[in-house]
Amino acid sequence: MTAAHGFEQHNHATCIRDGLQVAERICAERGLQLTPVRRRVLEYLLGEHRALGAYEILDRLRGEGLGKQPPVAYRALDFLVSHGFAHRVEKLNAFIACGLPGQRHDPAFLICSSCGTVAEALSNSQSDSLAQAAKASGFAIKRTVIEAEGTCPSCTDAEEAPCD
Amino acid sequence: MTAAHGFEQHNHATCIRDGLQVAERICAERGLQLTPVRRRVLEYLLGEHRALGAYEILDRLRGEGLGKQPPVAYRALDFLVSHGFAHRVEKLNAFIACGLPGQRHDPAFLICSSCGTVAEALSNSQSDSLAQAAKASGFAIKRTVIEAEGTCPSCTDAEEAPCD
DNA sequence: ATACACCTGTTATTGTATAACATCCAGCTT
DNA sequence: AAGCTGGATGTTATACAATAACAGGTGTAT
Repeated sequence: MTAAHGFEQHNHATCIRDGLQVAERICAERGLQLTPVRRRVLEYLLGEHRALGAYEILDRLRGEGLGKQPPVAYRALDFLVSHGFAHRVEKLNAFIACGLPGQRHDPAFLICSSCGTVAEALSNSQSDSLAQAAKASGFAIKRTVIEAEGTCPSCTDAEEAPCD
Repeated sequence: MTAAHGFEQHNHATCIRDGLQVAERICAERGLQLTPVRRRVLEYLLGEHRALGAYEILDRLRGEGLGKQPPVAYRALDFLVSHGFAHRVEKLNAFIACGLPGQRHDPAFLICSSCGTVAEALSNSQSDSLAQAAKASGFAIKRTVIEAEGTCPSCTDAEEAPCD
């Protein structure tokens, strides 16, 4: 994976197709059920390089007759997150497809507050100051939340453009 | 500041007294008003090395007749956070007193999921992998969220105790 | 006296999340 | 075949988090 997939130009159709394919393979391997609701929610997430709120997802499910009540969306999201197909972005109380599905890893996110794009990067938890502090105080880390809010390259360029 | 204040044994009374004193001095210097509500909320936060939710704070304010409605608590918290006397812990949707009041810094938190204690450490945003990824992709960071969930030294000891 | 900035009070609403219980179905057991 | 079981889904109700919008109050400066 590149440093922070999401900002570069890319053929977006492959994001969805490949992501779905990988998820199907992994579910088959592990005996997990990628049911219609779960599959559809994963497609929503793969379709955007931004985080979707649970209620935005619920609205889409409603539109397709796949569910009406909040627990439907939250259950699908729980499944996707707990099996490594999606992440929760704490800063946004929202969810995004994982860029490294099925592999246990600590994600880091770069969140553009201008256009809403969220890019996933890999955190190197062991070398970071957080891990240093934990080690120094005898704290055993289970999970890390590493997120940055700021401005992505495109929006920076747009701001700096001489004529607007 | 130590690596992660909050886990060690300490005379807790001084946390509150010193924190309040520093806040008063800073407010005086900067012409900020540490009103009764704001002061009291800061005392609540200083009184615990864990994060308090806005509604838990509101309940306490209600108990003292200092406010009845959510905006009262949120305004006080906004004041404390925006002037560097408290932080928001994104993972918990809750608030904690700042360990380095009045100084602009990027906090990092170690959250014990067993006892709820939250320790503040300093993140070294520049050297961390997040900053590396941002630099590599041309992303300009405005604010970072660095939090770890895990088990604090005391709870680790308790789990490992041979007789329970 | 009045204008302004700032703090507080209140109503109403929106957004996020989960507890608890009912139902359904596929696959296995007896 | 009947029954059990685990996992998935359906539904109601509620709790927790946050803010918009407007009203009122208090101090200071001009």
